[in-house]
Amino acid sequence: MSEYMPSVLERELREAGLRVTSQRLQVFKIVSESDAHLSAEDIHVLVREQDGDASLATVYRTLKVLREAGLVAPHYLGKDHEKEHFEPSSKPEHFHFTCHRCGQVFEFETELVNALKTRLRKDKGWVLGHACMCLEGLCSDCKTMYA
Amino acid sequence: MSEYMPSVLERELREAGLRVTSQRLQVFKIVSESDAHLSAEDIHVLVREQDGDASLATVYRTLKVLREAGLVAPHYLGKDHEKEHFEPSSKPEHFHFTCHRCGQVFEFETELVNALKTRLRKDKGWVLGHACMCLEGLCSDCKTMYA
DNA sequence: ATGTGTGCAAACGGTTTGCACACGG
DNA sequence: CCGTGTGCAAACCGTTTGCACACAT
Repeated sequence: MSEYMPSVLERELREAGLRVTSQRLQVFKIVSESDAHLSAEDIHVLVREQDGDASLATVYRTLKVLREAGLVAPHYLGKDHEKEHFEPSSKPEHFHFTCHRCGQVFEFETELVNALKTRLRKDKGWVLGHACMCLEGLCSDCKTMYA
Repeated sequence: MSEYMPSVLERELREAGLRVTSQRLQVFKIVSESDAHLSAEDIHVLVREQDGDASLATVYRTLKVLREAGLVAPHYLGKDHEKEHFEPSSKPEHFHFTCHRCGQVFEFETELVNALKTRLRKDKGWVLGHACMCLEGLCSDCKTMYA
């Protein structure tokens, strides 16, 4: 559960040159400890449940600052690209698959995206940065229930 | 330019079971004839420039209906996933690369996404549907200007 | 003490919707 | 004529921002 001691997160914030506030610590802690893909709203709800006092605006401001410091990373899931979802950026590169039916989000890794980047660099001369890839469909459980 | 006669588009709408109105024809024509990646706003502007009378709300409603009929397809570009951009769905599967610096959008095709889908189907048992992939970075022109 | 973070509420941009009217079939 | 499409304005949702106050350094 609490593999991240407050002091560890606190140090990470300090090292990133950020001021440490209870709100920032709590938002960072929630994102760091969660296995889910939390939206700003989700985080705000969790903050309140844990008796925190960060407003929704502060959650957004904190996420912006943490993102710029490279501590958390936003992702888009499935076809629904309306909201951003956050994960600690310490996670290795991975992508997301969303099941249409049960809504579950699965993570997977692949080297094919890097292969694609390499090829495009050679063929087109582009410098490739961030790659966003979201897949959707039916997970194995839902597939059988549908058939 | 006008490789799509009004009557062809009209027939496509009819075959999709849609009522034909001047607004629908014009929106469909604009998306079909454009090589760009038009947002709803872009389309609305073009409608007015061509003396059409579709309101922005109607553009949105029309895009929804055309999408459901499988006549146009929405895409997300670059990291900016806030807006949808539309293309005729008759175009073969392709993906987009956006240059950070000049903002230009480049299209490319690749079989690697299908390879990935096949692998995930085998490894995870998922049924893969639509794949969204947007790349970003520097195009070859901007790369050299930066260096 | 100074400058940065915060809460609140209002603004924002892209999109959707309720309503009364217009028009396609 | 009936049912669906339309314009308008208001609502919506996720996100940002202006302001006065609170707090970290």
